[in-house]
Amino acid sequence: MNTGRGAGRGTGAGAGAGAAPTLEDVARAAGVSRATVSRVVNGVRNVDPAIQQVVQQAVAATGYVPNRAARSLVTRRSGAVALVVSGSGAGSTDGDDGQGGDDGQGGHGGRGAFAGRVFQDPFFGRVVSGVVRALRPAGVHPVLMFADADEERAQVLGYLTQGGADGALLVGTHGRDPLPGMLAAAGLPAVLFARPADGELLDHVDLHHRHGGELAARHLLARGCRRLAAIGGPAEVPASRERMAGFGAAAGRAVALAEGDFTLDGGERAMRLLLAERPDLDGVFAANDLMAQGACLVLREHGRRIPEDVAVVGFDDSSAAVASRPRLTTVRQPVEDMAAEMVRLLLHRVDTPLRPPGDGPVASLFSPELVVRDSA
Amino acid sequence: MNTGRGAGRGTGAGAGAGAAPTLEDVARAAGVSRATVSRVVNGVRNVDPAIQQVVQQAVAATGYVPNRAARSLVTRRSGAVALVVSGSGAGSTDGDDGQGGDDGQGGHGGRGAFAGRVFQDPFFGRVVSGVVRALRPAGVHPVLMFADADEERAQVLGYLTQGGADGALLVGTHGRDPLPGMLAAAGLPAVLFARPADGELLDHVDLHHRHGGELAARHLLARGCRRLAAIGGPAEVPASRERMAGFGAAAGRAVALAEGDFTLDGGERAMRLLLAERPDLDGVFAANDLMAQGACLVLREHGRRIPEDVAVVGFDDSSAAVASRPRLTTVRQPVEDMAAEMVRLLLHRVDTPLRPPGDGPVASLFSPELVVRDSA
DNA sequence: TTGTAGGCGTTATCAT
DNA sequence: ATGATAACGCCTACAA
Repeated sequence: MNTGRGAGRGTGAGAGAGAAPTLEDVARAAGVSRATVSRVVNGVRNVDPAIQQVVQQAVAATGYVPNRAARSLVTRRSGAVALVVSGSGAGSTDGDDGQGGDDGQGGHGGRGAFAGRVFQDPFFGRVVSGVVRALRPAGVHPVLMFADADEERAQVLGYLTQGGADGALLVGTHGRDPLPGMLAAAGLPAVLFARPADGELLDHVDLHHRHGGELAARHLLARGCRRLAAIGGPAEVPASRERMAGFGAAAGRAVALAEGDFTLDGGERAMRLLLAERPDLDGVFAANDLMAQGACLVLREHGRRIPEDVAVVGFDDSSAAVASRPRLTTVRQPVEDMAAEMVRLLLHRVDTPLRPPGDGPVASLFSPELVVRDSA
Repeated sequence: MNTGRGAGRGTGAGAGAGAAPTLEDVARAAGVSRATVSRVVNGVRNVDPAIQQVVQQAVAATGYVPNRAARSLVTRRSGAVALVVSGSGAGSTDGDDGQGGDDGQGGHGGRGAFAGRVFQDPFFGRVVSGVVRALRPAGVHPVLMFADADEERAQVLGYLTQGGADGALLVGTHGRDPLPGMLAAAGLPAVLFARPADGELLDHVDLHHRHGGELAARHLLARGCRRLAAIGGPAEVPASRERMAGFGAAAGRAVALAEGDFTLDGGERAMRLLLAERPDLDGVFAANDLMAQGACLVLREHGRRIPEDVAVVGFDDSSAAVASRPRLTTVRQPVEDMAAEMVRLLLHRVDTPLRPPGDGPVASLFSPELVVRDSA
């Protein structure tokens, strides 16, 4: 009966020496066939409880753990998904913060600065956290990838094609990011944290940004502000444009505008401009918290009290909102929930490929919420 | 000759329909054997240049990409490493920040708060960035894992044992984290970002923390500070203790001490205590930037000018150092370089298992550097 | 309910 | 230099 191979290491004890036990070893130890062991290990029904016991003991005794590669080879599932942080240099959906291109930041070379920036973004931290948590119950793990250059995008595609991951979670894509389209074209499962570009059929989650802007405007109006200003993000980021549009519409009056770049420094610069243009302003809305924080610094520098003289509202409810003094009133984006939803959509799509004519992609829209703290 | 399977999809074009082409398909298209195709794909020598051409064309024509699982099965390499963020709840090597347990932070449930905190830690962002960059040229990808509970630690072990990753990069471990020991005991390749607990034989990288503390003290002394205070991290974090020890030794005088928890709020609390105890202090050292930032907020609140009345020095040179006003003078930790070194060590260890009696683990020690900005 | 047997796509060891 | 031919460890019809 012995195949001859592997002289039967009767070790047991589970610890780390020598070759790892295989299904075959367990089967021999339990006196059953590989198929039965496999069934037990994978929790398939139709297994005699008694045999089940025996097998489980054998598994424990041999210290058996299934080989992931072998399993993947036949199931065609890797049990991993790519968590892709995308966006070429500037302008992610929301994320591109990074505290300015200061001295001493991000290593000596400046290469890979993108990765450094995005990972210091409080917004992105929330995404990762939400993704990891949602993935855990499914036993799936995230593989981190950056994609801010053509070569890297190709790498992501290749990785998925090779079966390194079953699908991709895309975050930080700006309007013109080619990656979503590439994935869609290749028929690879992917979910976006943002609205896809027109014509791209992709599952995605998104926030009702416009409504968020409205919330900010109404709050400022309600507390008596009448001379409003707003600091937007990069023009090519749709999310930012919508926030500003909502703000402008709900303000119902002239709003002084300045464009920032989602960084603290950018917020400072924009605030200086606005202050020069309209020294009597009494309410400011920034398209993200980091810029709002920058605005606060400049306002204080100019002797304005917050919120007494000027009220400030941020966006995201990132860690910057509570690190800033005063703590920021801000429009909260339920990032963790959105991330969890991305995971749900992706895992579903992995099992149920999208077949273009007939069924379309699914979208999940979330609502922002005003969080009132001290700045407004 | 045809095995019968897969009626020969002569598609070409590379795009995404149907079953993925295999070595077999390429071999048939090129009129050679699988073995030859494999050799070409893997860049092995001993291949006739002419044949090489033909095969490469066939690869391009069929859109072939190697199947990762199949390859892993035989090579016993996954091409992935686990990037494990470890530490049970409080106190990572350096990282545990998180801006205080404020309202609205980290989702609704509070579960998974650890992941949320650590990922908003500017220190950790630099680690990830460095790791990803160093991994890229090797074609290896990082799988993100958190391990702040027994179950999760077991999961990490299991993942490696199953061959999901070839080794582990451990960051954020505090002195009593059991994970490093578990990995060492199981003979799994692992590298720590920190000094291992006594008796644990593990490759690691670390900073000369004590020297960092000395740099801070000398700088304060040099600029004329004489009434010094210091804010340490959690007592169980060795790195923090060493920083404080170095500071104390180089100060050569009494230093008022307070313990923080590496968070902004913790820094604020500690600073209040110190101010009450020693209102005339003129120099403060904090064991990380976030606490230094908190200290600055409180000092200003109490009317102290920085650095004129009180000089402040932080540690890490994280993004908090430049987000703070004034910008922090701080002790820089070359995190990206250290991360790259971790990768180097791990990749080496994967190819060259540690055999206890005879050769020992390798350690790589880095030097801190003072970065002078505006706070001191 | 359990066992048998074939195949997933690669790499690697042999001859040739 | 190239081509057969075993493994690698697992899942899954299919048969019993």
